[in-house]
Amino acid sequence: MQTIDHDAVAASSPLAADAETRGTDDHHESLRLWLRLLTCTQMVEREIRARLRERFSITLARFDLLAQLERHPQGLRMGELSRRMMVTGGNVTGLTSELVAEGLVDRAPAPEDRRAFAVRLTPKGKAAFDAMAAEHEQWVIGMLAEVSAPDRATLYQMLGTLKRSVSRMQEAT
Amino acid sequence: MQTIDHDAVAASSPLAADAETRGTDDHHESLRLWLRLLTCTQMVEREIRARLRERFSITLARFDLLAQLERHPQGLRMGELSRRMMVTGGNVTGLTSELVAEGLVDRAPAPEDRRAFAVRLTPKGKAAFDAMAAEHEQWVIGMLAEVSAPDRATLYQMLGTLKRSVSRMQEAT
DNA sequence: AGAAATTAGTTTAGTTCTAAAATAAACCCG
DNA sequence: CGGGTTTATTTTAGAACTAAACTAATTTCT
Repeated sequence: MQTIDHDAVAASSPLAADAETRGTDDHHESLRLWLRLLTCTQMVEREIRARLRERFSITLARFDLLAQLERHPQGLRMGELSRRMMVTGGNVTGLTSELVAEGLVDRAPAPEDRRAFAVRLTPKGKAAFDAMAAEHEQWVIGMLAEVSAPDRATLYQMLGTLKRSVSRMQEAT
Repeated sequence: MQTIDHDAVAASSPLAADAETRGTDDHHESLRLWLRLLTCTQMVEREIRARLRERFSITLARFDLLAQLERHPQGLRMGELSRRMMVTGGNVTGLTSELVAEGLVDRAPAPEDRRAFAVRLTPKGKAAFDAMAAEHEQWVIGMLAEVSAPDRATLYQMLGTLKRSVSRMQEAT
């Protein structure tokens, strides 16, 4: 796949930095950081998508859905899946139907709410996911291998701050 | 928009950590880091996409294409755009055609290679982009505001390492 | 209780992107 | 030179996602 990044928008100021724009100059820093973040994510995501497809003929979205269910053996509702996966409800409907058809998940009416469903992994789905997840984790470990363990910890922590920062701005809208 | 993340795959080990898996135990760390990276990027990307649409009726891909051209006033070829934007050539063809139709970019035959084109911003495109870029940058600054400047610098540097790490693994395939 | 509002999920129509095949020009090399 | 290969772009078919409208069940309010 491609490896050239596109840290380009950062150069897009109407004017070059001069004495007057000094104060806001470090702001390009935010832009560059965002573009680098985007590039990193796209690179990893693309690689994982490609490998999931060629190795297991599964899409990232379906894998993600299985991962959510693996973490919640008691079952999740469609809406919960939608929120956690950050995709629309319509998308979850489609993904779930396919996975049900393949026998990997099970969609049972929720006992307490006749509008809702409890979606769970079937034993077959659990087994399939476990096999995929093990390989998937090795891919990720490999891709991040050159980042030292302490740096990974630092990154994790700082991205946590970033996540909260974005959340707060969204609330403020 | 949604704010719940999906750091879920991290819990997907076939077996819980025990004495034997101790050595690889810290690996979940990589998985968690990747999922957090993905969540952060998706949150920012979604927000920017939504704002570009409602504020300027433009997609992120088109904005990105303009950004690439703004950085290269001498013009870029379609293939260059494809590589830098990390999208397929077919996509670039479509995006460029639309932007040409809107008068924002200009696609002229390359003098030295009759197969190729030099794509550039028109003055109108440059003006439109400058206006959008200024606002766009403020959005990004706002979203990252709660990350301190030193932390942003650290993140930038570490993500650079991460990028190289992923690149090297891709080559090794 | 019963109308209005909310919530859960599905459907529909349309957008955006990709992968792979097709086209066409340029390069390479015996 | 001329056949085979590579490179640049476009076309085609289709996958994956979204937004918005819809159906149906639940909750709320008076």
